[in-house]
Amino acid sequence: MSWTDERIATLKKMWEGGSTASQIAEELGGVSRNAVIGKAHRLGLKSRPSPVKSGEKKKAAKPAPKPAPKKAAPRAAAKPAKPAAPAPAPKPAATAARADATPSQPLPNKTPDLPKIVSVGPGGFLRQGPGDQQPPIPPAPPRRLVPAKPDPSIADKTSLLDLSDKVCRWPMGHPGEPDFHFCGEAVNPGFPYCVEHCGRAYQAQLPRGARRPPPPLPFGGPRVR
DNA sequence: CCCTGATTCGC
DNA sequence: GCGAATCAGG
Repeated sequence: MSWTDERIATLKKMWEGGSTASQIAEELGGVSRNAVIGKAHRLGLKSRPSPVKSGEKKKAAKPAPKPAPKKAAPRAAAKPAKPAAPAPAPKPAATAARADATPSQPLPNKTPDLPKIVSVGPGGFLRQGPGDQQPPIPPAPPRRLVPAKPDPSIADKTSLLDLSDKVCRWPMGHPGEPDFHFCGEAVNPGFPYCVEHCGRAYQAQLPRGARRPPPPLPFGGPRVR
């Protein structure tokens, strides 16, 4: 299976949308989870909330414990030299695509300048000693007061950002198209799709059981809708 | 054990 | 460039 433009687009969208590599692989069909991850990295997409990447870990070469009763041609590579620099580098790791105004009060009270926000904790004192600077500006309160959809063109569409495990994630249209969206119906519990689309996706299968052959592929497939 | 993403490296 | 094998953390 080759990575067509569409499939790449889907990969990107879903990856950025928070879908797991496994889910993406399932939706794309014909590719493995590893393929998706590998491609994602090749595309420059990076680690999103990855469970297994809290910090940099030293990669110690593994001596020999390799049962490897797998296929053939086991990977044999010794890479001892890997002096990873400490590199503290605190990563914000926040894809700040959201511009949160977050007015402290609903009143149209507008203060043009941005004063230092002295946040006084419940304790009633601000913690700022001599050696206690605060280079980082206090980030805006992570409040979302206006979740409304500004764009009416997608008002009734379920975009990728609207995806959750509660709504049907069956793709409508094709990625890249302006009106590409997702079904958005309530899911059939345990499935990524609503009941109707479950019927399309699964002949008769369990949510997480054994699934080997690619079921009808929603994404790369023909334009069936 | 299951899952996750990251990385390596032969192809 | 691709992806299986492997690794490593939750």
